Amino acid sequence: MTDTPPLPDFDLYGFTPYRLAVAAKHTSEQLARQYRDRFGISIPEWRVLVHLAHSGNTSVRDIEARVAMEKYEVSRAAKRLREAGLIERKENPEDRRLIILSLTADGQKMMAELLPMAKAHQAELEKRLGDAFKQLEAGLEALLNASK
Amino acid sequence: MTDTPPLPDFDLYGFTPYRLAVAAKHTSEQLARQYRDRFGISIPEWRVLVHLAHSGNTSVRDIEARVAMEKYEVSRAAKRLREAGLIERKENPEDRRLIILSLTADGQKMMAELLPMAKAHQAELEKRLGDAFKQLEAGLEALLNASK
DNA sequence: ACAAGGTCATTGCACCTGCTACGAAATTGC
DNA sequence: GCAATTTCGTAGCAGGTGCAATGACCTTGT
Repeated sequence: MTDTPPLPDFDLYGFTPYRLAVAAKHTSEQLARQYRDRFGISIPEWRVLVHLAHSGNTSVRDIEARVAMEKYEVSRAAKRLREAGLIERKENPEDRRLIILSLTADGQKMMAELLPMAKAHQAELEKRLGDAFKQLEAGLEALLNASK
Repeated sequence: MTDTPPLPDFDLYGFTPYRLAVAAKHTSEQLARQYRDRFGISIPEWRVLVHLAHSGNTSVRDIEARVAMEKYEVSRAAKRLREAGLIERKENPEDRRLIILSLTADGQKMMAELLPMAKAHQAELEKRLGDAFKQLEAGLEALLNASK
């Protein structure tokens, strides 16, 4: 071994961004796999669908601002969803740059299955974590507010 | 509008996997951008480097098991790092399937700059969140242990 | 009225990822 | 001892992602 400068001690397992990434991956993985296998839906697509289910007609810009996605992500997710017949687009006559996205009847039907799955997943998470869930949410609340 | 089945109420902003994903993205983004711009290092590469800085010589398999990455991710990150001259590989004479990865002198030098950046980032996060940081960590601890 | 600048959505490009299959090496079971 | 199985790392492929540039449209200022 040649002589090397000593490195500062650093433990990846104690590094909050790493922990958050692992936690995020783990909590979404199981559910994401379910709706991928059953419906062929990815996470960006799922987010767009949820937003449409919740808020009705909206533009790409609107989704981008509210769902922590870049606009090109929204655009491409919307394209795939359109090709799958789950959403449709209309022009906005008042501003022809904007596009109005909305669920089709098929999309509505699918969401009627997907949303209960997500609710069950959330409930299971809360149950499994017990008191720690409240702490987690309090911490996340502070972190997410601090960004804004 | 045609008649559509009513959808269950579901708020994406209250969905824990979503909140974790946003929090993870946000906390790593700033730091990741720093070491990407300055050193051309991606997050998977960073994880491999940290593990090597901390644990010395290890195999792909070893990193995979400890750093929440798939083995092909490790393999490709290692390939890029090798091409950049930051790590090197030797054969393990006792098991020639295994590969021993270690930092080169250049890699050590780079980590001597990177690790303090990460520590500062962590410290800043803790300071900014105050008490909520402890709650966040308690929640994450429970969540990460629950998976295992 | 119209040029300059801003906003909205999409796309081309290069790169990255996820999956699966593969070859090389070790281990197991007979 | 040697086939069958398992483990380790890599690579091909299809598709996803991040960034910057583009085109269509609207707004503002003069």
